[in-house]
Amino acid sequence: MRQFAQRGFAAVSMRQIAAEVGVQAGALYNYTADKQSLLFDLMRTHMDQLLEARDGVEKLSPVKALEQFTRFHIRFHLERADAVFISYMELRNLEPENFTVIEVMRGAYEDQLEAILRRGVEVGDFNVPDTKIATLGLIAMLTGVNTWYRIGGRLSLDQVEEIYWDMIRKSVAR
Amino acid sequence: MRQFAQRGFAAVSMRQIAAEVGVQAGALYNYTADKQSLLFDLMRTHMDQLLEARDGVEKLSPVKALEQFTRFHIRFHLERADAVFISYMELRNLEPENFTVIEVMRGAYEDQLEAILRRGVEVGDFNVPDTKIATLGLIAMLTGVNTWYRIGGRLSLDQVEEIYWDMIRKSVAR
DNA sequence: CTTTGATTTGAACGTCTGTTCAGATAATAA
DNA sequence: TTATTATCTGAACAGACGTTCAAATCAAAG
Repeated sequence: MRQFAQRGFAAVSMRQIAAEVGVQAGALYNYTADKQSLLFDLMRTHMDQLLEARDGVEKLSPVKALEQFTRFHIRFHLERADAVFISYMELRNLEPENFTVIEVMRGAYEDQLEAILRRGVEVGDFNVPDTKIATLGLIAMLTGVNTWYRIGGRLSLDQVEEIYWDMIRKSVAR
Repeated sequence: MRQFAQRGFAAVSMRQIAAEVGVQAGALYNYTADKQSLLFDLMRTHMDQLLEARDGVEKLSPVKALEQFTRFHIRFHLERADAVFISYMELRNLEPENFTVIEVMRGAYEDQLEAILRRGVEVGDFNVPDTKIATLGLIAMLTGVNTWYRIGGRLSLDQVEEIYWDMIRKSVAR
């Protein structure tokens, strides 16, 4: 995972992966069918954890739910920087059927945010011209944190959450 | 450029590039020193065009300037989907000195948005807790359009601009 | 038509690629 | 201890990699 994240799926050889875990290349094939499965399993595990973490989330008011989603997304993704990076960057290296699986899972996650936005619009809490696009926009913004946030940097995780929640709350406001 | 965008720098061979332009691999070396320069030149050209396009942009009020930036960013990046994709995805395949060049140029572009936000805060038009992070957040959100927008899709470019401007305007509002 | 210079080919270079597999080694069970 | 199973090595496979370069081809100028 670390190698794929740092140098890219195509640029990392099975021999390099084997060396990193202290073994010869052939031994890897006791644990994975091929290199493609290695990538796919990494991604599917990541998406599984993402969806599982959102399972059974309490039903809150739209505003509270959006705040909860915002803080959750930032924390969850920052804690898994490598897996997140791979899951966004290496999609094109998935074989078609594997790609579809991941895409469906990602869609399920996005739908959770969109449901919040839609409910907020219905109730009159939010004013969003297009919930689908707002969803994609907000997720892109949130995931962007991964590209610049560094532990020990200028801002604490709490501060980052606060700043993003402020912007997001206003962006969907009436 | 198309090949790099679709399949990734590391996954595209010089022979494949040559085939796409109807020539043998050796002939490419009359036009590029090596594969790395090919990638770097693509990125630098893209960033050059980006900065050039922003050169001599009229000085507007913070709100108008932000609207102008929003619409510009969406249009400019959508028109160059391949170059944008490469410039974000293949940064790790740049040799260190080349990476630095691109990073500086990207920083210059981001500074333009941050200057608008800062001026808006000073004048009292905007309420932004942290202009640096707001800058990165907004750019991530805007560039995200590239991942889903398709010509002939549900929304016109004008509508997309409108939706994003609505969200961005509110996100920095007082 | 000949000369000059630019461009392209096609082969060659050493090295690396993912994957397989017989044989060696290690761990577990009887 | 021996038998059984799990794991690993190291070599081999056929092919692809980026890059170089002498020779062939092409285009323009005299």
